[in-house]
Parts: sequence; structure tokens; C-alpha cells
Amino acid sequence: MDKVYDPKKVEEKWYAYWIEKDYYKSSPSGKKPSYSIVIPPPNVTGSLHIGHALNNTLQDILIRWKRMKGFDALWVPGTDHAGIATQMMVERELEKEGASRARMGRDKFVERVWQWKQESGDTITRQLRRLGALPDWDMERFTMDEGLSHAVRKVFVDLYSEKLIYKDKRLVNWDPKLCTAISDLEVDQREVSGHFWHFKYPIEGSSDEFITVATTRPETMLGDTAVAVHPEDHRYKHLVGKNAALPLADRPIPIIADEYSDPEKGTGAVKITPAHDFNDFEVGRRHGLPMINIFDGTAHLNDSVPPKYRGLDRFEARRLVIEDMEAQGLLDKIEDTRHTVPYGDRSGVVVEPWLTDQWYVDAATLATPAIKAVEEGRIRFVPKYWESTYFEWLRNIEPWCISRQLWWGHQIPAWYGPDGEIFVAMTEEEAYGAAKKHYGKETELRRDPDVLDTWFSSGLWPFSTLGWPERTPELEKYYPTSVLVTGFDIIFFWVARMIMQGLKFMDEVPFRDVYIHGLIRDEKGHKMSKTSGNVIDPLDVIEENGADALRFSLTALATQGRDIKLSMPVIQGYRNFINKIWNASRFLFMNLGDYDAGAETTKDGLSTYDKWILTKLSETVKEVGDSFERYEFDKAAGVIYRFFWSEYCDWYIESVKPVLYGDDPKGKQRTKGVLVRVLKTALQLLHPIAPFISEELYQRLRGFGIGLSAVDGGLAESIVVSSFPEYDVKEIYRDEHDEVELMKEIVVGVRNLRAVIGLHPSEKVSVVLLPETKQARKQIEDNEGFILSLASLSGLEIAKKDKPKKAIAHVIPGVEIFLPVEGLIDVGKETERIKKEIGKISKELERTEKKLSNPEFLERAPEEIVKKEREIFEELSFQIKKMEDVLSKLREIA
RNA sequence: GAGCGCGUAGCUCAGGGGGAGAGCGCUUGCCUGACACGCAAGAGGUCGCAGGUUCAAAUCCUGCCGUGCUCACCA
Repeated sequence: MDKVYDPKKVEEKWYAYWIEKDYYKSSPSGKKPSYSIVIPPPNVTGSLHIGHALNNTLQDILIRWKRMKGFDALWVPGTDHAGIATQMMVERELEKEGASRARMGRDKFVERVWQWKQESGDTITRQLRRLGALPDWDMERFTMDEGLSHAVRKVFVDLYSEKLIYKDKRLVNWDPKLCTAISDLEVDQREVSGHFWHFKYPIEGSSDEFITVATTRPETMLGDTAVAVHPEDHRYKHLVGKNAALPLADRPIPIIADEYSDPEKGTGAVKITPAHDFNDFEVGRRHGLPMINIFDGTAHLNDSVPPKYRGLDRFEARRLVIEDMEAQGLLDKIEDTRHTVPYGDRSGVVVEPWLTDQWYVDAATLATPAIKAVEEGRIRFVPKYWESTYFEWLRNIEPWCISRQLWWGHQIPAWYGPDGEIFVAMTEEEAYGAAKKHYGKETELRRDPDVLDTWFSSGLWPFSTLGWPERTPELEKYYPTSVLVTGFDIIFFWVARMIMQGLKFMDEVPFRDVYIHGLIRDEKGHKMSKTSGNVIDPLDVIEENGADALRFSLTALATQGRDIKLSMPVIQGYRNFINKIWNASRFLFMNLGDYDAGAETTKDGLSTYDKWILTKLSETVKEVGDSFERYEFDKAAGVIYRFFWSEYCDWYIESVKPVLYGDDPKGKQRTKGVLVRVLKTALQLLHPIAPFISEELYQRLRGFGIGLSAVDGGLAESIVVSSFPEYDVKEIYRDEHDEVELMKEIVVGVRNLRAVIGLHPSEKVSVVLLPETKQARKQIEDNEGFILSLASLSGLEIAKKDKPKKAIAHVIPGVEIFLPVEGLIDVGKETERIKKEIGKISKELERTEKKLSNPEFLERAPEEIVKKEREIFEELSFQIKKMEDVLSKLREIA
């Protein structure tokens, strides 16, 4: 066995083994209770980033743990077709080849995207395997699969027939680079520096009167159809009803009174451009104003503006409008300002409010039951406070624009007759059938060219992946799923929509729990991004430190309700832990030799230390199980870490060496038995978090004839299918536990004294112990070997009363420890050390005394608290008193 | 502007009414027959500030300060 664990030698091998053995498979026809998770499908174009690594590690932990607990665990993997991202990517590829989407035509282009998907679409799922994620690969889904597409059409048709989907002409967020509508959520509001341009609009029929408006978007003035002032604004009251002469465009526009105008803001008069501003749109509707669209789809000015400006880009137009206004003396002034501007989160260009026909979902209607489900606790967010984020959004939800002017995605199942009549149907034949009925004859139809927002299909994911609308065995057994594990950034995009759609079409919530984990940031707390160059690539980490080290790090850091600051040194720390496990096991294997596999089951003749470590193990088993149950991943990892390193390695293994190197054959077998038992149980606790090393070591144990019981009975041929340890009170040995804890304190005390005088670790000396009670005396006698060995002593004297004259001392509750010193003690230094110690303890004693002297405390505090406080008082008093003695001794010497 | 978090050791973070914790870093000493990705011993903290509730507050409440995120508005 290598001195250092090498993940490369084991990871691939065991992953292949798990697949070969079908451990990943769920079994809908089986009798086991179900536990199911659907993966938040990563973009098919994506590659594994650190956020995916965290998200999928947590899901894998839950699935592996539940499988070991005897559940029929289903984890559905898959990817999302990511309409815009994928289309953009393939278009870029085409560009390099000198081809283009437009020249190719729709069918060819879509075919090309599919071809790309076949060739490269599995990148991210391949990378998930490297992480050790073990979903049910036979259930892998893609949002554009035929089955899922069928579900999408069905949902569209049903919602349309209920009028929950409708077509409407209103302002949308239009991305002029991608030439498609996007939803509110896909708009990124960024604060930028800009200007207010104050424009003077002449009043019609007056040569010297003006009304001044301020704008951050001068070019839109070409589409103005009114100027609004507040009805109560005295400054402008006389102008209401008159017209302003819109400069440049040379049109009269009415001056209207509307409460939207805020007298406090700007000039108090506001230009109204109903076709290019959401607020103005509302004003326009109220007053029946014309809506003049001045842009084409790429945000170049169209023929609705004077010829001079036609064809200009919106920013060129802005420049020219300002210039022209200034030339006409109508530019009043320019103010600097900071304001927010909407950007497309994909394209990065400024989004235009643009008047188009789009398909909408009546989200408010679907939201009502979705709100109720969470209010009533049928869905539980962990941590709970995310519920308020969820509620706030759903209670103020806007119609959801679901149509996208793209080619890659689910084409909307709507067909138009020559007169614009709409036929929504599952298939083209059905549409034609309906048209024939409607028109009374065969009629040519034109299909709506648009596709649906990608989130529309991912909103169906928890049931569309399980075969809906068919009532498949999978759907029956695994819906609702047990938990959704995801980041808070897609609560609106995805979580809320799944809940709305799940309740609508399954009449049942899509998942019981929603576990929201944090975002991974760099060590300074900044978001990781390619542009800032601070990304930690999970694949690099795996390459360098192994998947288990990465997984353990992420798990240990996954505290609830906090983002994760990740850095390489932290990962290395957990890699060291993985290596520690390797070496503890290596130690065991080196000593296993003639191991009798029956030894681990014997309970007779267990030593105090055996019982102590078994107690610690049992406590660990309980805490790990409880932590997983509560999604407290960090705690589970922490408990395992401390148990394994600070108890098993630091104390148990060390305590056992004399036995292993001694000549008591029975004791050796018994000890090996306990070592094995503890190790294999610890490996099981570890397995959900660190699957590879736990499997590797378990397989090596099997080489010695050691096994774990399998969930399905018999011996487990892999730790994956072993039965997760259960807490057993019979394995708690309180007395032995306490006894060893005292011995550990004595050992630490002795080591402390050794360090004080700078003794070389190999130098064996003798100490004098003075126990306060008979019980402590007996325990020290019983554990002499332990103390001698772990404190590397040559001898140990248990004193009655006499304390050694020339010695340095250390006091722990109930025991005084003396290390006799050859030659002279440095009295000054020693006095200082003891005084410092007394000072520390005195402070604590003071606090206790204060409490105990408070009659109200004695009266009102619970009895156990008072009792405990008294015990503390006794302990501390003992220590102080003994150290005072030491001090006076020191004075005698001096 | 509104909502939600977070301020605990040098750093990253647990804890969450009753003796201040971990990891990393730091100091000192060690290649001790699993491991230097290691072992041992240490140093280091008015638990952001101010009030309040309580026998008892790092912990609960209120306010303030600092900090982060989300949503909304911006002529």
C-alpha cells in the first residue's frame, strides 16, 4: 500500500464497477419505499463548474445515504436544452465556418444543433461521473426528448384551452442582439452613469412658450405621443389640453394630465413614449394615445421617424437627436445622473421595451395554489427564510412571456389560418382537423414560428421526466419527489414554476423539501467568473486532489444559509484528511496478518478503550444520521472528521499499539476486531460524502474476509449497497467513556509538563500522580500501561500524600501530576507559569462564585444547573488550592 | 425605497439562554515501527456598539453602525 493515497488509481475503477453492478438503478416495481430526486438539469452546452460540483455532491450524498438506509433511491439525471445559450453557441460555430443560420434555414439549423448535441452534449454528464455522482443513468432525460416534448405540448394545449395561456400585444423586454423577447427574470438591471437631457418642446400656437421634459433616452422622443403633467401641478395646469409641437418629428402631441407624472421629479413634465417604456405604455392605454414603434427588431430606427434618422442604430440616433435639438436651441441643459439600465443577461446588450405579439402564461392564477402549498407546509424550504423570497415574488407575479423568437426549442403548437384564426393542438393533423371544422373546408395553415422559453419545459421536469402524461410506474412511485437541491438564484426561474406546474398538472406538489444551498465564492467572497479569473475548476481539483477531497471540502463547507468561500488551502486540508483515512487503514492492514474475521463480533472481554471508542463511534453514528436528516451536511462532515482523526487515530490507534505489538494472542484478535469494526463503520458513514476511498478500503477489508451486511441481506459486495449504521444504545459505555477521558487528560497533562522543560520525545521519565479520590486512584492503577505508553514514560508512581520536592506540577480536576526534575528548577519561570494558570482558573471561579452566591440563582435556576455549577465550583477550587500549594512549595525552595 | 441575511481567534466559519469552539495560519519541540498531506505541546477572543428582557445573554428583543444579497423605482 502506498504511503500517500492516490485517487487516480481507484476512482475510475470503482465507478465502472458500480455501473457494471447496476447499483445506480431504481426499481419502480420493487417493494422498497421510494426516495427520489430530480437533478436541476445543467445546460447541455455547459461544463461542470464548482457550483454544479456542490449541487451534485449534495444530491449524491442524499441518494447514497438513503440507498444504504434501504430506500429505492431514484436520482434522475439529465440536461436542459438551454434555448438561447445553445443557439448562440452553434451560431458561433457556424460563423467560424463562414456559414450562417439565416442562410441555412430553420430545418437545417435545428438539425445541426441536434448533431452538436449528439456529439458534445454529454460533456457535463461525463464530468458528473468524475465527481462520483451516481444517478440512475437509465433514466437520463433531455428537455427536448420526444417524451418531454410531448408533455410540453400537452401543457401548452391544456393551459390554452383554460385560457391560462393567451396571446397578447404588449411591451416585452426585447433583446435586439438575439432578436427575441425575454422574460423579466432574464433582464439584468445594471446601474450606470448617464445623463438627463432636458428638451424644450414648443407649445403649439405660441412662439415663445415651451414645456421642458427630461429624458435619459433622447432618441425615443421621435416616438413621443404626449407630454404628461400632474393634474394638480399649477405650473402646467394652463397647458393641459393644448398641444406641444414635437420637434424633429414635427408632429403635434397633446399635453395631458395624469397622476403618473410626479411634480417633484425632473421638470414635472414627462414625455410619453407608449411604445418604448413600460410606464408610458400604461399612460398611453389610459388616454388612448397612439403607440408609435420607432425601432425594428435590431433596434435600428424604422420608417416611423423622419427620413434623416431611418436606419440608424439607437445610439447613433441618440447622438444625432441631441445634436439636432441643440442646433435648434431646444436643448435646455444636461445633467449627470446614475440610473439603472436593463441588459439582456445572455447577450449583454441593452434591452428595449418593444411592442410585439407574444404568448403569455397567466402566472397569477397558477401562483395562488403554489403560495398555499408552501404556506400550509406541504413544501418546506430549508433554510426556512427562503420562503419569504418565494412568497414575495409569487404575490407580485406578472404575466410570464413564454414565446421566444428562436429556432432551437419547443416550437409553439399553434397554427394560424389565413384570417389569423388560431388553432392550438397537439399535432399538425389535429390543427388541420380543427381548421377544417372551423372553415368547413381544407385550409392551409401556418405554424407559429416561435419556440417556448426553456424554463417552460424545465418547469415540468419533476413529472415530465417520469413519463407524464402517461401514468407510468415511475410517475406513480416517485412523484412527488423527496427533495429538490438547488441554489437560491433559480427560486424564481425554476423552483416556483415547477411548483405551479406540478400543482396544476399533477394536483400534487413536485417535492416535499427544497434544500437551498449557498453560492460558491472565492476566498475574498467574490463571485467566481471567467472574466475575473478566480474560478476554481472542479476538474482541476479532482485531478490534483481526488474527487473525495473535493466532495468532502464542499460538504464540510456547506453550512445552511451562507455562501461558501472556497480556496485551495482549504481543499488541501480536507485532502489531508482523506489521506489520514488511508493511512489509518494502512496501519490496520499492516497489522491484520492472521486476522480472524469472527473477532469483530465478539463483545466479551472488550477493554476499557474498546468500549470507549465504541461509545464515541455510536455517538458519531447518531450525529451523522441526524445531520443528514436535517440537511446539515457540514455537521455530518465535521463529526466524521473529528471522530476519525481526533479520537480513532489520535487516541484509540495509539492506545492499541502496545497490545498489537505485545504477546497476548487473544487480546490481539479482540483489538483487531474492534479496529476493524470501527473502521468499517466509519467508512460507511463516510461513504455518501467520499465514495471512492470508502469503497477502495472496504474492498481491501474484504480481502481479509471482512464484510458489511448488505441492505438486501447477506454480505455487501460493495459499500454502496451496505446497510447504513444504526445508532444502538447498547453500544454506549458511559463509565468506560468517562474513565478514558480522565486518562486522556492525565496524558495531556504529562505531555504538557514534558514540553515545559523541553524533554525530547524519546526521553523516558517517570512521574508522580496524586489522585484525589479512591476511584481515580483505582482507575490510574488500571490504566497504567495506557499512561506510560501515550505519555512515553518509564515509570509512574501513585502517591498517597507526599509530593515530590523537586518537581514541576500540573493540576487537572481530581488529579495532581508531578514531573520530578533533575537538578534545579527554574523557580522564577515555574512560579510565573503556575501563577498564570491560577489567574486563568480564578477568573472562572469568580464567575461561578458570583452565581452561587446569588440567592435568586439558587432559587430560580433549574436544579441540574445549580448542581452542575456547584460541581464546577468544586473542581475549580480543587485546582486552585492545589496550585497554591505548588506555589508555596516553590517559595520554600527559593 | 422594500425585503432577507451576515458581523464570534490573524483568516474561513460552527455554536445559538447556564463553564468561549473547529480548521487553516502562528510559536515551540519532534522523521516516535500508519501518515511530515504527519506527531506533540502552546499562544491567541470586552462574541460589532448601546439599551432592554431574565436568577443568568455571544445566544432572545429594540435601536444604531458596518457589510452582503434580492426585488422594485428612477422623466
